[in-house]
Amino acid sequence: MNAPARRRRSSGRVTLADVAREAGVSPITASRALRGERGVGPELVDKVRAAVERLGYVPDPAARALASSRSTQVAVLVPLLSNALFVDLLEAVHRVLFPAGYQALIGVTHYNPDEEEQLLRSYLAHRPAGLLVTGFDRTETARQLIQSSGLPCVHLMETTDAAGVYCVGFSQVEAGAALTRHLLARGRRRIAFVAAQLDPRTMQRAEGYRRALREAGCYDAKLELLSPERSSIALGARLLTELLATRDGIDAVFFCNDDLAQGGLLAAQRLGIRVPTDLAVAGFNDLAGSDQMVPPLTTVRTPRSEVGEAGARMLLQLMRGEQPRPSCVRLPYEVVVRQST
Amino acid sequence: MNAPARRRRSSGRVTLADVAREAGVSPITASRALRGERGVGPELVDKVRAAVERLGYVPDPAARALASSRSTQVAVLVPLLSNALFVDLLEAVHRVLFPAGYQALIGVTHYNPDEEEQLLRSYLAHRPAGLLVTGFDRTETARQLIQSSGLPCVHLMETTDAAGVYCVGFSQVEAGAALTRHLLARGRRRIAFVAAQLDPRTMQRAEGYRRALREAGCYDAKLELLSPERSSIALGARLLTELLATRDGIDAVFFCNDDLAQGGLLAAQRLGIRVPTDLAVAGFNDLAGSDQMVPPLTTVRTPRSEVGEAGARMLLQLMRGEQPRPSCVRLPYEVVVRQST
DNA sequence: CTGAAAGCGCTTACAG
DNA sequence: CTGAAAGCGCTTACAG
Repeated sequence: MNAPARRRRSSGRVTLADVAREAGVSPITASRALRGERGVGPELVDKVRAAVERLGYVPDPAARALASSRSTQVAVLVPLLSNALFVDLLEAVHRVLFPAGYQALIGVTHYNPDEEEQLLRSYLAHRPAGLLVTGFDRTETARQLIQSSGLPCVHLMETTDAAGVYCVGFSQVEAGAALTRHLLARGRRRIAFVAAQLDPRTMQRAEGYRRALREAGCYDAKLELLSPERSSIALGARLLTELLATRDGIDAVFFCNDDLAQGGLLAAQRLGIRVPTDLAVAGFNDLAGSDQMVPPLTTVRTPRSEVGEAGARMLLQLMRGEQPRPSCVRLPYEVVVRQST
Repeated sequence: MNAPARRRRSSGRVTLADVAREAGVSPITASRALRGERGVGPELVDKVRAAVERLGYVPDPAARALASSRSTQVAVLVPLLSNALFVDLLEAVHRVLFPAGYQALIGVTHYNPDEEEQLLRSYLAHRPAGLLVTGFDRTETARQLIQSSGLPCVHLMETTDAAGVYCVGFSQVEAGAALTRHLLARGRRRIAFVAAQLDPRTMQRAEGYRRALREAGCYDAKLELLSPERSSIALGARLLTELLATRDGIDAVFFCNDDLAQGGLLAAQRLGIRVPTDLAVAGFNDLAGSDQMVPPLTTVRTPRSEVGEAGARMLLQLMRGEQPRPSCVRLPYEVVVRQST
C-alpha cells in the first residue's frame, strides 16, 4: 500500500498515472483516450473520462510539452495594442483558439523588427503549437527562425501569392485605391495623403492612393505628408495643421488611420475649416468613435475580426496536420461613406 | 564517440548536458551557474557562460517547469483590452517582466467573474511563476484557486488594508471625489454622474462623487445615470442626450471614463450646447485624444503605467521570495483641468 | 563549492 | 486495440 517514501518530490498533483489506476488501464491508454486518439475502445474511453471526473485531473502542460515537444500555446505577434485594430484581431483569435484548448501568447513588437525577432526567439523556446504573425515584413533571421522551427504559421492582415505561405488578410493597396476613388468621385482633385508610422501596410495604402490618382491624372507627390512618428489623435491634429500651412489648394485629405483622421477633424474645427465643404476628410479602419465625430467620418471598414477568426481557424487546421485550401484568404473591406466627404 | 542509437527521440536541441560537457562541469553545476544560484565558483560560471555562448544554448522552459514546478510565465488578468487604460498597464508590466526573464500570459475577463475563473483555472495548470490580477472583485472559487495555488499574487488598480494582500493602485473613491470637488469649486451645483460598465472601480468613483456632493449639500440621486452597457464613445453620446432629455437644470457632467466623456462632448456639439458655458464636462483616466477635444477635456490622469510597473516589480520581489514593504502601494492621481470645465 | 542519482508527468517508439 | 520501457530536459534532495 505504501509507496517507497524516499526521494519523493510529489507535488500532490493528480497525475495521469492516478487516473489510469483509477480507470484500471495503463497510463498510455489513458493518455490516448484523453487526447482523443483513435484506436482506443469506446468503453475504455468512458472509464478514463469517468476517472478524470472523479479525481479532478488536470493535465500538466509542461510535462506534455516536454514529452511531445509541442505545447498548447500559440504565439501571436502584433505590432501594437494601442491601435484598436489589433485588439479586435486578438479578441477574435482568442475566441477561436481558447475553446479549442489553445492559449494565445501575445507579443507586441512595436513595429520593430528587432523586437519581433527577440520575442520570437523567446516564444519559440516555449515550443508553441503554432504561430500567428502580422504581415510579411521581418528580419531575415526572424524569417529563418519561423522556417526552421517547422511550426505551422499563418500571416495576418496582408496577402501574398507566394507558394507555401499561409495568410489571411485583405488588399491594403486596393482598399487605399478604393477610398481614393471615392474622393475623386466626390469631385475632389487635390487629395492629400497623410500618414504616420509608415509600416508596410500603411505604405501599401499609399501605393493604392497613388495608383488611383495617377489613373485620374491627379497625382502630385507634394500632396503626401509622411511622418515616422507613432499614429495618434494628437499627431493627426498636428499633421493637418502642418499640411494646410505648407500646401495650397488641398480639397481632401486621406488619413492612413482613423485616429489621425479624428485628430484632423478636431483640428479643422479649431481652425474654422468647414468639413466637407472646404475640405473632405477620410480615414481608414473605422475605429471606435469615427461614426460619432462631427461630422461623422468617412472611412474604410477593415475586416480585422474576420481576419483574426479565419486566421486562427486556418492555424487550427494546420496544427491538426490538415492542408487548408486555399492557403491564402482574401477578405472583403468596405468603404463607409459618412458626412465628412 | 557514438551514442547508443536506439530509442532516441532527440530533438536536435542543444541541452544543458551539452553545455555541461562543453564546459567540463556537471549538468547540475551548469544549471546552478545559469540560474545565478550563489555558491558556484566564479571561474566555473564563466566557463559555463562561454559554453552557452558557443553552443547557442536556450533553456527549455517546459523541462524547467516540470522539474521545478515553476514556469517563467506570469498570468496577467485584465478586464478589457478595448480600454486603453489596460493596454498602458500591460505595456508597463511587460517592460518590467520581460527583461527579468518572465513572459506575460495575458487573459481578458470582459468584466465577467466566470470568465475570469475559467481563465485562472486554465492558466494555473501552466504553473505560472506569479499572478497579476485586476482589483478584488471575483468569485469565491477564483479567490480560493489563487489562495490554494500558493503563488505570489499582486492585485492591481485598487488598494486595501487587508493583511497579507499585495496590491498597487490608487484610491478610486478619492479620485472621484477630487474631480467632483473641482466641479464644485467651479461653481457647479447640479452635477450629474454618468457611468457605464458599472464595474467595482466605476462604482467606487461614484462613491467619491456622492461623498463630495453630500459634503457640499448638493447630492441628488436623480442626477446619476448608470448604464450596464459597455463603455464607448457612442454610448457617451447617447447617455448625454438621454441625461439632458430627462433631467432639468444640469450644469455639469462627470463621466466615469474618458471615452464616454468624449462622446458626450461630441453630442453636446451636435445639440448646440456650449461647453463649458452651458455645461461643464469632465471625464476620468485622461485617455488618448482627450486633450485634443473641442474644448479639451478636464479629466483625472490615473497612474496606470506606474501601477503596472510597481505591481510587476512587487511581483518580482515576491517571486524571489522577498517580502515587499509596504505590501500595499497607493499611487497619486492628478486632476487635469482643461477647458471643458 | 560540486556531483551522481532520481524524479517531475507526460508521450514516443516499439511490440504484441 | 493495448502496454512496458525509455526518454523528453531540466532541478531537487541528498551527499560529500
